[in-house]
Amino acid sequence: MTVEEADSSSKWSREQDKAFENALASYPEDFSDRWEKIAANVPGKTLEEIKEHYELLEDDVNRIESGCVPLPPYNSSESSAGDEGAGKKGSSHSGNCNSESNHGSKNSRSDQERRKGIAWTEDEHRLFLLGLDKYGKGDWRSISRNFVVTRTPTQVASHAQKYFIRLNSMNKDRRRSSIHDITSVGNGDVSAPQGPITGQSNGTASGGSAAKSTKQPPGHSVAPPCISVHGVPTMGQPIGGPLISAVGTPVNLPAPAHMAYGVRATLPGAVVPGAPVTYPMPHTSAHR
DNA sequence: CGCGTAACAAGTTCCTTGAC
DNA sequence: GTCAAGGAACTTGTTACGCG
Repeated sequence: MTVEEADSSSKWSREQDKAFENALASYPEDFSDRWEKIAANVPGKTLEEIKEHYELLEDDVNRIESGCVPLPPYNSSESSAGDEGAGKKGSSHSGNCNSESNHGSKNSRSDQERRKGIAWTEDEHRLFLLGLDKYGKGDWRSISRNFVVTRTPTQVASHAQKYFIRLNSMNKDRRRSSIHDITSVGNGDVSAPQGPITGQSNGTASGGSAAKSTKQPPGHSVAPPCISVHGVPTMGQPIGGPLISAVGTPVNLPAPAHMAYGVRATLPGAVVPGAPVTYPMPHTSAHR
């Protein structure tokens, strides 16, 4: 099946997509009545549509695993993080990461000051989500090996910890946007190439910027986010509809033509093209 | 040995206050 | 009314510890 099909049969709104992702994470594969539960959590979608959507997602994962979808040269030492990934804060880190190198060696913190964290890029986070869908919560090792190859299981676990905490506190009053807001790989908007999108650095990617657009130069205008980076437009899909799947997204991979998952679909109501998801709160207090 | 959780530290962002 | 500086708050990544 192709995305076109799914797409034509039913459009997935961003919210539905997100709900789908969340539900997916909430109900593991062995969960009885899993699909019913998920369907119940995704307004406007039938059980069949849900399953169909999942198949698309799974298909992507398989492609990734089978190597059909070349992963970014992350782990090859400095690749992402070191390269562009180090948007700013990560900058200093000697690129390569921790990935595994110095992990085992516990240099006393005094000895080598605490390593600065290397912000997760949106791509990494998406891969993480993919892995989460595939292996489920807990199998960080597999996720690390097969998806987020640039991160060690420990790092993945840590990231997951923050991620879930974030999810659980989703309704807090005012919070800043963060990479964890991306709950679906399909949210496409990878505005910032591979830079650390951790909400902090270049707010461009995350809602943050959106909220405080004032200080931030009209970021997107600069460079068509995805396009330049992923060559998205090519994704071979009629990016006409809302981004489709939760997972199959361009995760910065030269996705095969079939991967119709539009990276960033035309967001109807989207306020900020580059901002993935924003909680329902941003502007509130920020009167200024 | 691997996973989950908590604590710690660093960096970024937002808000408030003061001066011009 | 606008701009700048300072401080507080928040987010995130790493490390350490305990448990199965």
